[in-house]
Amino acid sequence: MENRTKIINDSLVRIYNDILWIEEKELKKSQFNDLSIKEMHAINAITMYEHKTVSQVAKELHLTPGTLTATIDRLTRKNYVTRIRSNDDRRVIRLGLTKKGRLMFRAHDAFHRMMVRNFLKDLGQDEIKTIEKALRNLELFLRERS
Amino acid sequence: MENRTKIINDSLVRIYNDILWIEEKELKKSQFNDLSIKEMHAINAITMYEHKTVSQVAKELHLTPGTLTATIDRLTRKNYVTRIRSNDDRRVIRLGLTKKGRLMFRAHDAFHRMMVRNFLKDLGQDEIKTIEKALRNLELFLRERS
DNA sequence: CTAATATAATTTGATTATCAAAGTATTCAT
DNA sequence: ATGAATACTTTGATAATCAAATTATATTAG
Repeated sequence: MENRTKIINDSLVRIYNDILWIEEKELKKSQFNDLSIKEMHAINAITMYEHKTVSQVAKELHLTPGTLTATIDRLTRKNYVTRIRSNDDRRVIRLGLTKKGRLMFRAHDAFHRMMVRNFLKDLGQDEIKTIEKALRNLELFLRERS
Repeated sequence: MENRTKIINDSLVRIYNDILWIEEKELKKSQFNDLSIKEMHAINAITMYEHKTVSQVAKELHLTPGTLTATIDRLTRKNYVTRIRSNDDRRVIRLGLTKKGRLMFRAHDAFHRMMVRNFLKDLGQDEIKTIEKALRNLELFLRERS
């Protein structure tokens, strides 16, 4: 049983290392090769139309606001992201994607969907329920430690 | 079904973001708080007694040798890692952990084991087989794209 | 057996990524 | 109205990263 734990752990670590790297490679080959992988993930956290605030996105990505400001500066310069000063509260910046940003978002999203479909390949309904249960377990464990 | 894909994808993305951050927090609270999370993962890729070469470890972590050299410099300075010049081939550096490095390795490994045990909590034998199948699916998908 | 070629690691120079702490503008609470 | 709180940006420092050049050693072709 401990042995099985180790095998599953090693598999998870490999998956963890490989995903970022493969995403990076696909990115470099694409029309969006002026972006780093971190910039891409910022775009994906910003999302298409939610107009989240800087603090919200920083929190989701576990970055300090200062770090995110720097990333947004670059993404604005490269024309993926726009800053929208809120009218309710003029301290707040809401974030939006440009047309180019939305294109990027959809491309990355498509990759993720494909990855998940492959993850679940050849699994039946009950088996998918098992996966969902395990993911809930893990999220609960992680939340306990937050 | 597409909706389910999205829910699972979002869960995976949250897990992905949270794991690094929680590992980082635990690290900061521990006796090894002079390490960054990347340095910790380098230590874990070096492993206890395999004496891997710089190129080998760089490849596993998908880093250029130059990047790893810089990390090893810091880890050597902080007394976690040792460089061992190979006698077979004097171009090669083999990497080892100091006593402190091995202590760190074991601590991180323990965290991972706990995480996996929680991931598999309350799952039966068949359910664990399902998880293993899904992870194999994912590794295969990732390997196809390497 | 040497000369060209290849390989392993390091160095260099540039850019991005990151944080903590200080600063600026705005809002909230009393 | 003013003192505290909040949202974001700036600043200064360091880590993380790469591509390309360099150094030292090995391998191979002639």
